[in-house]
Amino acid sequence: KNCNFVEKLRDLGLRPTKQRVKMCEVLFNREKTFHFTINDLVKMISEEMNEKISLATVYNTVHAFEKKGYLKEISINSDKSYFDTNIKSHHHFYDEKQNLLTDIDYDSVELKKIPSLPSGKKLKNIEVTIKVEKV
Amino acid sequence: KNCNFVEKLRDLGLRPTKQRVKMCEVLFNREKTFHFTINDLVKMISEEMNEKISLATVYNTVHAFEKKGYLKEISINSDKSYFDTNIKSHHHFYDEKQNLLTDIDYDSVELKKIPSLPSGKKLKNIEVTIKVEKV
DNA sequence: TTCATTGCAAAGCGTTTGCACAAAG
DNA sequence: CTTTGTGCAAACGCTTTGCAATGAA
Repeated sequence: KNCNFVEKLRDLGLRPTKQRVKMCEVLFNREKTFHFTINDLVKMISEEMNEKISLATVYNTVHAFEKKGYLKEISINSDKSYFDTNIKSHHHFYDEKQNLLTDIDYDSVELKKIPSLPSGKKLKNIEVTIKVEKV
Repeated sequence: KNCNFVEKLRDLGLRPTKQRVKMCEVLFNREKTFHFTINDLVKMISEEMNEKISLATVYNTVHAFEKKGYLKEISINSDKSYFDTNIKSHHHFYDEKQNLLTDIDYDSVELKKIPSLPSGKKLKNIEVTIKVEKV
């Protein structure tokens, strides 16, 4: 199972270091999509996996993964950056007070009408955020 | 015309100081909605209006205006906070590369289908971001 | 006089960077 | 041996805070 990650990393042109493999295990050995901050990741690796990893390395590698399309940054307003293992286009439920984000499948939302684009622009992607709060 | 702002500020329970009135003039004496950062505002007041104002005061007052519902923070990912004089619910075109945000009227977007909400939550608001890029 | 507000400088906090050392190929 | 990656500490940029001086009521 580590072997997969070693090859995966190589395919991306990244040397499969111990730290990167650990990061892959934490991030990609799961069924459900996963939302996290850099700090979450450092804690999970250093505390739960009892492995030493530096902040700088996690920043470097998360950005490398992002650039290669293995992770994507979540577009919400926050003092920190959040990343998502779900790299497909999708939407979100968002509870601002609880700072809780849940994925919505892309096809669960359909738009009936959108305005015409500004001239000289083409559509890239549509993101719907359904803001919710506790009843 | 300043007089309006003086009263408006008083209504909000805020003392109409010179700095706050200046801020109101810059922000609310305009037809179109206005997107800005704290720094934009400091620059506009100190350079264009040639009036001295401190960063701390602008932070304080923008947050006071926000709390009172006179401004709202824009929900985009950025290293800085953006604020909006358009306090109505509305949507956005967003060009990430150019960091350019344009308002879309709330009624210009219609949704045909949305998923059922997570249990224990009620709908607060839906925000659609149409990401665009240069052709 | 009393209390809110201003403005400076310092502190905070997430993120980035420079660089010496270590590891991979 | 060459190249890439790691990790520390310092630097950075935006934001917040503490506090003495100022201004409003």
